[in-house]
Amino acid sequence: MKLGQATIKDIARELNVSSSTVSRALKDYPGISDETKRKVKELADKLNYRPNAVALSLRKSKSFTIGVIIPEVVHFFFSTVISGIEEVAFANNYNVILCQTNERLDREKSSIDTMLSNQIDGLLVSYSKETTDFEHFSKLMDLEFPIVFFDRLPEISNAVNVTVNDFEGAYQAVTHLISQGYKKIVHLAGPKNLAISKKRKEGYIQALLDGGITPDESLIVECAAGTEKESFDVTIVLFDNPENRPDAIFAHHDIVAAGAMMALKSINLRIPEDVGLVGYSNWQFSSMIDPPLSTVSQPGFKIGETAITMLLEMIDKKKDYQKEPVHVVLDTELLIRKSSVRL
Amino acid sequence: MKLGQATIKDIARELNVSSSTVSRALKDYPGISDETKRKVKELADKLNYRPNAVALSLRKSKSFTIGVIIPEVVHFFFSTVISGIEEVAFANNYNVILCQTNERLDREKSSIDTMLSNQIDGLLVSYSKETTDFEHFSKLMDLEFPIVFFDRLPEISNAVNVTVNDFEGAYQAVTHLISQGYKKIVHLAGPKNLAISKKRKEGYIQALLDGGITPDESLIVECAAGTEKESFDVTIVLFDNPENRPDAIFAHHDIVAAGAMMALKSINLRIPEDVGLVGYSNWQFSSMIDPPLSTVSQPGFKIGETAITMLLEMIDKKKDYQKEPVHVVLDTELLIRKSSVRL
DNA sequence: TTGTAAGCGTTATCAA
DNA sequence: TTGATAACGCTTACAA
Repeated sequence: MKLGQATIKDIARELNVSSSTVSRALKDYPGISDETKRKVKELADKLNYRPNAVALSLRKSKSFTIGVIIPEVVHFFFSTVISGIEEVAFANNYNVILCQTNERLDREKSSIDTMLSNQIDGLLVSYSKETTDFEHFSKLMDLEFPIVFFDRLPEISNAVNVTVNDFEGAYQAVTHLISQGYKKIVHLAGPKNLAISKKRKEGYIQALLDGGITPDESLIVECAAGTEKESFDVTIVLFDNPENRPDAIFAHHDIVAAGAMMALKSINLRIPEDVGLVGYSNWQFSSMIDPPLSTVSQPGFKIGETAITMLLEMIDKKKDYQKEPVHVVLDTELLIRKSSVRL
Repeated sequence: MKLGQATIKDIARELNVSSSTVSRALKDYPGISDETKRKVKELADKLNYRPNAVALSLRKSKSFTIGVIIPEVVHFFFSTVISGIEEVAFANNYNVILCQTNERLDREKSSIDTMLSNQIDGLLVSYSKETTDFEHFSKLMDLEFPIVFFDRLPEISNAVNVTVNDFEGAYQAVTHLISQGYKKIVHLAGPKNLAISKKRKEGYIQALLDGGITPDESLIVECAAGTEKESFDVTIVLFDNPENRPDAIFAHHDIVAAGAMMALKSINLRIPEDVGLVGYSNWQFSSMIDPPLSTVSQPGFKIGETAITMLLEMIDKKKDYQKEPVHVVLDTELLIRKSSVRL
């Protein structure tokens, strides 16, 4: 920094009073003469005095800063969550330090380390795909450091979580496909170690069972990378043999669905006539592609808002969620568009 | 914070040495016996010592934190830029504080204020649509506070800027439309006060002139909000009269183009046969819609990387760009897809 | 090779 | 009503 920011001392010197007097005057402490208050405030204004948050942070052991750990910013869903976080943070005078892990565990760990040394007051986490051991989080939680997990559920018993109802979202999506007469429904699943993937898969299976269809393991294919290309290739293989082809796909997110859509088009299968398709997450493009993609929408903004609101309560000690652990589950919404409607 | 983090003092006390010795040992200063170093480091490890960045920041007047001001996180382009920023910041051990303005000037100002009181070392800015007066920035620059502007060019003479070549991007897009035989080309323009909007409009006009077409003001319509709905409505009006209809659209970004596409479809105009369409920014959905949208791709990640790299150089005093102001202009790339090819 | 002390900007405590 | 002092955690002259 340069800026030669004016400090309390500068004001004190100029006014021939002590820094404590200035400090008090600035915050309208009782026991300071109106005259002094006026002079101090005037000069502060004139010098464009701005309290040094770093000094305050050191003094008070509180930084008004929270850290956010996120896999990738360039994900429509996550950017929505960040947006929700940012709004509430701003409204409560908190700063947000952002770190993206690019789905890497080492980066997750080192980001947490720098954030901690920057004395963040709490942490909002959606952990990386590589994370299977949660000790770096649970260690902190044992020391009562406030953490709220969102979207991705950690395997930590007393964790505070905000997620969407992935089971229900998947269940509704697949039930909808069944109601449209699709019978052989593929699930392009997410990485095994993510709880969200498991939940969606369970929802898929339960919907099949409830719809009188026997689940078939060979119709569940993991698309771990989550790229268009990956699901394109997977889809081509699945639909290669014209005999006994699947007639629908439930993809674990919209990018995966988009890859599948391209693959289907490339082998001249019509959507939704020949194959029904439902994605997940309601990416921005989903309503714009052709045919518009049915999808399960997640309330990203609200997830962000909810997570940080709970975190701030923990920081302010209003609630001790870790003692009575809470798992907030927000509802998804099935958006039925053309890609899955053939009746 | 809680965490009861171990401090240098704790280590010193336990080892019966002074804190300065511990401090020196930790950083391998010369003149500390190997024996002491070993003991100190061992204990530091054991206590899981983590330097307090806040104390350091206060002591050194340097926070290793940079602020990022951005209109909206939920913009594919901006999230790409953030990603680039984040990468370089992480590699250089800098933290990133993020503030989104939601295109509001008051929020821009107050965000800068809190960031400054948090002693950020520099600022990366893409200012809001409401910003027409740049004094809150130039004041800081006069005090030699490092700022790099990206994407949106401020009206400040000695500003350091990183943008893309919007004139050229627009010029190429429109020239391409002309080469495809389109003659009556609409421009759905951006907000007037943004330099990027002006540049794109100028590129559009120059391309027309160079293509032997006389620009027609009535074919330039401002879509300030940039929403699908807005451009949908505008497009309907423009193409309402079957006689002497326009035959192409150059939109100032892809969302606007997508709205126009829907409008054209809704009145049964075929793309690209009847109407050619080119957007701007290469949003993630652009290649997935039908027909795939031709667009001008901006190197968002690279913009972020470049901007922060320059900022770090300014902070480290390696370069004083403000003395020899620099405007880095990165090249766009015209992505020709189906929506604009009819030959 | 190590220790002492001052200082970064602020506030809380105690004293005047 | 105000001031002096110590402290938050760390670094760095200067002294020993």
